[in-house]
Amino acid sequence: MTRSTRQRGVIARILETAEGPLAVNDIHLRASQDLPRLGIATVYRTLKLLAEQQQIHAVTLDGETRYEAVGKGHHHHFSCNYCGRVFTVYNCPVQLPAGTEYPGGFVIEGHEITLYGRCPDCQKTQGPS
Amino acid sequence: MTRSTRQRGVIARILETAEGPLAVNDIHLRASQDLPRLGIATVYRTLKLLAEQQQIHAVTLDGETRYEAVGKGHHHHFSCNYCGRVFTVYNCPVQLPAGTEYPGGFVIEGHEITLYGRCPDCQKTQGPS
DNA sequence: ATCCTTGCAAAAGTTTTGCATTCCC
DNA sequence: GGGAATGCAAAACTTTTGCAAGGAT
Repeated sequence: MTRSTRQRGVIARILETAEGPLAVNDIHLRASQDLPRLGIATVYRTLKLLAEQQQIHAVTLDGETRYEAVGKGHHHHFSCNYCGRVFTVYNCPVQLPAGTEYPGGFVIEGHEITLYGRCPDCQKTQGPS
Repeated sequence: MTRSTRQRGVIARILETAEGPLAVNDIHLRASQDLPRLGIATVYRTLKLLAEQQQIHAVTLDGETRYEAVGKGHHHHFSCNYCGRVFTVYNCPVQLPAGTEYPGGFVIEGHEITLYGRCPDCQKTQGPS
C-alpha cells in the first residue's frame, strides 16, 4: 500500500462483497454513497489499478464490462434473464483440465461459463415467462 | 427480401462462412474487399438489421462484441490465447437442459461456454508458452 | 514544501443518427 | 420520379488523459 487509499479500499470492498461482477456505473453508484464527490474517472483509474495489482479482474458479459474481486476460486456466472443481475456460482458443470484436447485440435487452457435463467428473487416475484 | 440487398448479402455470407464470430472492424475490412466504398455506419446498420431478423446475433467475448450467423446449432467458442482468433466448436462439454436447477435456486434456461487455449495453427507455429 | 491523488473537462474511441445524395425499380 | 438505402459527418456514449487544485506526510 503506497498511501491514501480511501477510494481504493471502498471500491475493493464493494467488489469483494458483491453477489457477482459489477458494471462500472454500478460501482460508481455504490461507491458514491461513501464518497459523494467521487468522479467516474477515478473509478476507472482505480479499477485499472486494482486490475494491474491482480486484486480484481474484468469479465465481459452480455456486452458489458464488469469487474469482480479475484480469490473467489473457480466459479462461473449466472445472468438472470429477468432482472439482469449477474451472480457468481460455484458449481462447475464441466471437467476440462488444462491440456485437454478438443476435437479439431484445440488444446484447452481454461474455460468460462455463463449460465442464463431465472434467479431466486425472480422466481418469487414473477410467474413463468 | 425487400430490395437492394448487396451489402446485406455480402455481410451475411461473410458471417456464414467465417470460422467463428467476427468483430465489427473485421467484418468491415472483409466486406470492403467486395464493396470498396462501404462505410462503417452501413456495417453497423446492416448488422443491426440482420440481428433483428434473427439471421445473426451478437456475442461478447474478451471485451469485444462479435457477430455470428445463427443456424449453426448448439455450439461454443474457442478463443486462442496466442493469435486472438475465435473459433466455433461443436462439442458441448455440459449437460444442462433447460429447467435444471442449480444450487442456490438458479433455474437454468441456457448457457454459453468460452474455451481458451491454443488453436491448431498456433500449435504448428509456436512452441509451448 | 513536495509528491501523489483527485475531480473536472477535454480528448480519444466506439456506436448511432441526420441528412443530402445515389441507387433501384 | 419516388421510395429506400448509403456515405459522410455530426452526435451520443463510453473510456482515457491532461491539468490545476486538494490532501497527506
